[in-house]
Amino acid sequence: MASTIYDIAKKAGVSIATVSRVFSQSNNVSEKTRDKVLKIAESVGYHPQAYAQGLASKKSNTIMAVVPVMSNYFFMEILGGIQDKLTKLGYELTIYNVTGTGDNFFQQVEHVIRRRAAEGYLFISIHLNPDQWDRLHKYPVPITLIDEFYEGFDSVSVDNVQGAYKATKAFIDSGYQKIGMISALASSKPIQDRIKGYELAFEDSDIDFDPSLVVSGNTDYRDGFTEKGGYEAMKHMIQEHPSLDACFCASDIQAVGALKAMDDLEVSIPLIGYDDIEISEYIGLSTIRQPMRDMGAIATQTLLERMNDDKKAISQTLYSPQLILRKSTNGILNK
Amino acid sequence: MASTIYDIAKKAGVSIATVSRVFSQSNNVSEKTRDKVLKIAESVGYHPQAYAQGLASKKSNTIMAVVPVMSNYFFMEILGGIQDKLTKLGYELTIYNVTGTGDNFFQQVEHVIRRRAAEGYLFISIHLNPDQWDRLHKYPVPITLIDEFYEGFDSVSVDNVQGAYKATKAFIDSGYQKIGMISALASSKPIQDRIKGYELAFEDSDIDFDPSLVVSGNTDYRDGFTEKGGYEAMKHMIQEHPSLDACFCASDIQAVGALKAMDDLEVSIPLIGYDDIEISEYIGLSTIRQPMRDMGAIATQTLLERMNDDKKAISQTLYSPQLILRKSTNGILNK
DNA sequence: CTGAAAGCGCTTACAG
DNA sequence: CTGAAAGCGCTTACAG
Repeated sequence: MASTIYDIAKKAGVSIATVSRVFSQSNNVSEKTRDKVLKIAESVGYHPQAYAQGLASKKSNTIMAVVPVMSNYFFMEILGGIQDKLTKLGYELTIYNVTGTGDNFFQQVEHVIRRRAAEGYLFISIHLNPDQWDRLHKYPVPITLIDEFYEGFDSVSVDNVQGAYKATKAFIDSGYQKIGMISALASSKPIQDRIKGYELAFEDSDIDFDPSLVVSGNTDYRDGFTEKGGYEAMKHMIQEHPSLDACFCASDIQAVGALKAMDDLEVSIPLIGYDDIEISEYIGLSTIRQPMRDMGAIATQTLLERMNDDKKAISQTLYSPQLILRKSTNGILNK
Repeated sequence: MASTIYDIAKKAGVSIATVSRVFSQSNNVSEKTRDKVLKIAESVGYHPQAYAQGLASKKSNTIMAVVPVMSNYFFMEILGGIQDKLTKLGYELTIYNVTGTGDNFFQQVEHVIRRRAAEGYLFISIHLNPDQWDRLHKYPVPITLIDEFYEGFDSVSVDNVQGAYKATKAFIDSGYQKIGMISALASSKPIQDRIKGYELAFEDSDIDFDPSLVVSGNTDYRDGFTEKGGYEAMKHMIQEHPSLDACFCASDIQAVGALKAMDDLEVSIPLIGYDDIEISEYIGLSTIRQPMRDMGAIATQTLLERMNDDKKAISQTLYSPQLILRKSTNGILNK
């Protein structure tokens, strides 16, 4: 049923090499021959098969984004930035969702780059330990990290310590003392950094750090970066610390849950989220902005340059996140 | 640098067939041989190459989701459902983002299935005209449609006419008359159906239909299914129709924008959205629920069955959407 | 349980 | 501009 290059060649009375050339945009084909081949190909719905092309040419024209969980606003925005860039450059994007946990997680990551299904890889929020990174280093495959960095890899990330610091310090500078933090999975690297920044702000201000003010909800699903996780955490926090007077939240999506918890419990304290996802502007959520689309675009650019020159100097781009003030901190921080 | 099956075979002192069998989970290999091969493969980081396997076996173990735009909450949820199902079954998911517009859009769709990079395809919100569907029908490729249906294709969709009808009728039954609708790109099929349901509710209640009450914001980006689109539409609507007393919104994400517009203009009328994305519960948005994750899972199931039996009867699953009442219609519709 | 060999559908020097 | 031929790295009857 499905026709091959041989069928087209026979019908057109040319060699398979010629048919191949027509489809590979080679200009070493006469106008006349090209038209004939194209017409026949069109009539039978022929198009070169991806796998055969990939094997023979050793090029797939594909770059692969490797992400730990699907359906996450942060990834969605980054993927949007990647897609915009890639489309312009004629590359195809494949998205690989690593579903494993623990050791299996790394095995999946390693597996996917070994299979050589793409010419280059964008790792989004893939956090590994040094042994694992070193091991990945052995593979002669272009990889650019997003939201992570490690010696020897190109990367594009945001300073999480600084982001959390800015949010917390803003509260402190406005006179707040009892500032909670809604956290998520403790082993998550961005969380560790954000907790570090949060702590640092207290240290710099000579305020004692109270670990019981860092709380998270259930972390089983999406590492706790969910509305529900924020809701649970805020509820818990208010019950344990009725005198809480401000709160920093590890993600905007958790902040959405936290806002509802406050509403349900009829308390109202200033809140700062993290990410600046699109809805934040509309619900008036103050937040620490990460330039997600830009990060996707820059990382893509970096990867393509690496693919063209494997001895280019390693580039590590580190963004400074920005504090955006809106209604959720109104009348307090805004002036 | 990268080793092949030949290298492994030579080092292990076996034939390439044996190495291949070790990796294809065939059990026709002695324990001893398998261990030896695996050890050597591990030491050099060998893994069969996807393209060579795909070509030789004519199987890619991959299914492809074809989506029109990246970064859309509706797709994200559906993809989540697909991913959950697929992971259990050992298939890989590739996501293809159709970026073209107009004729080019269909060409991209056709192109992607011709390349045979996957064993089966899930088309999410891919809306074509009859000629185009018929043309796609010629290809001997398993395809399941999500959020669309067409004669001869397996599909999983939701009754958009009914959804819009339910929302509008609920308003009418509560005594509202001047009910606006926030729409999006007029040529979008779900929008056409939702407008139809909206109209139908008026007809059934013998109320005159006022087309000027159907408004949309800018539709350039994501067909207008954006916070901004909803914001603009609501602002416009309130200005043109100060006596508006309720509003149905074509998506929750637009409703988020609409809520802000109401807030900015200091008006407050009941609002019903569409989709029931995760945040809706937390911001108290009444909505028409589409079972997005379920749709993804069921469609995946359907596709896999089709892949195993190409003469199975066509299945067209049509969900009835459900009205969910929350704070945005409080005290009015809730009892 | 194992190997030799043909084949999957392309690309790409090489020669003309 | 075009063709013959080798090769890409696997899988899979077939035979033993």
